[in-house]
Amino acid sequence: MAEQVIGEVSVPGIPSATVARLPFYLRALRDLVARGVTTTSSVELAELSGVGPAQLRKDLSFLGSFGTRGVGYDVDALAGYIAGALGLEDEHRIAIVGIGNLGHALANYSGYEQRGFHVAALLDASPEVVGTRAAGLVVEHVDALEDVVAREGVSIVVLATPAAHAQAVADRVVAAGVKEILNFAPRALQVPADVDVRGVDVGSELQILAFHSQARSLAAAND
Amino acid sequence: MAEQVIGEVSVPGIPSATVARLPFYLRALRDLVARGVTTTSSVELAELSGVGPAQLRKDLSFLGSFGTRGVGYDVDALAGYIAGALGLEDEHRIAIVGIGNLGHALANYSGYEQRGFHVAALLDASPEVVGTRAAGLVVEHVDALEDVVAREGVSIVVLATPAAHAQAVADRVVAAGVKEILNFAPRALQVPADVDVRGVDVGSELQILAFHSQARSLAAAND
DNA sequence: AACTGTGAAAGTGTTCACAGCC
DNA sequence: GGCTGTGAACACTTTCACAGTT
Repeated sequence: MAEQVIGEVSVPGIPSATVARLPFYLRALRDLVARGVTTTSSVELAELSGVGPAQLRKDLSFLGSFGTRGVGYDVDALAGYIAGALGLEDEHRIAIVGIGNLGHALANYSGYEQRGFHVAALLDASPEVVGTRAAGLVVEHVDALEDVVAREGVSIVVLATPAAHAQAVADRVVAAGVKEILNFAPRALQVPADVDVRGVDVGSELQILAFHSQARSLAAAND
Repeated sequence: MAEQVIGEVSVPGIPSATVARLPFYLRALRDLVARGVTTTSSVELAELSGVGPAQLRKDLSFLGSFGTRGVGYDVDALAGYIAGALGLEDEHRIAIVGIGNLGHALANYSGYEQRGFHVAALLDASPEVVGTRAAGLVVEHVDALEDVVAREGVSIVVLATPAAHAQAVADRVVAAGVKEILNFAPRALQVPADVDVRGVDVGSELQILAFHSQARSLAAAND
């Protein structure tokens, strides 16, 4: 395990499984803050986050040492450390491409600002949608993607286009210099190795649940 | 590795990492079908699915042996085997709870039927929403949840309620006998061990991307 | 010659259990 | 006494490399 800075951003050497759980911890901590709780333990925080206490402690140990033995963690301070580790200090500017049903819902999702994100632009290819307003923004034409990315300083693009257009849009997004993509289109995107893509696919999630549902029935039948 | 049936549902002994990728393979195979391709290789299918060829072959080996050495895989047949393994043979009936922006988008998501799912009911707590129509269904009151689950034979519930209500709704969903939940509310749900929950949280995904974005900047600064 | 299927190796991730500190 | 932080054990996943088959 490489470098470790205390309190400030640490960075390399944080396992990606740990990174994927930090948002859960942060969410739980912010709930505790909202409820006025000032101190917590690995058992309580783990329960709220849906993981085991050992896992939580191990995860935090990759970021540094934030608790007090025999006592627990300061809720506010720990939330700050995790937010720092996630890079939520600086604001991240987002563009959403594809303002259909889902894009609309994503645009109106509240809680971006609170989490350090700012929706800076909405883009669509359809003349019927371009020019309409959503979430306080005027939808621009996707042809202007490169300009919009530069003008707004977009660092993350959310793709909510139809599957058929997703790859073509992704290519342009990458060409425009964006390195972080959140893809809602049901397609595996082909991108250079230095670009991060995270995919969210409702259909896939349902299919995984269907598998477990079936496994359950079969197990029951074998009695 | 335990039991293995060929072509028919196999079941236990399939690693969950493999199960989570089967939907990608199925998606890619259906694209190939649509394009009229009848035979494929592990290299091609892996590329379309966004994984490595060795991983694909290993994954398929848990389900059985479906290819021909020196030749490749029959696209149609393989799609059928995977669909069978995922339990998409029988139709899964879904209820969506929380018909706000996101619930609306989820209700209108096309492609449920094609993937073996049927949206059987929409539920909401708000009097303003109950009684309205969406996706060809009349929104019912969430108080009738238990009745609706029984009446419609719901096996999967999609939760798109505000975070504050998610746990209470989940408790009732579980009490009604549903074992599979897809949770879009930004909350870790507390459920019995025999209930499967999969969570999708846009905020968390963005935070993970933000982390990578920051890691990139820091790496660049260290030169 | 081409491409699958799979043991074995390497790599990651999780859990345990306890030493260390308050 | 209570709770964190962590090496060491264990479990799971991925990748490699090649034997087996058409």
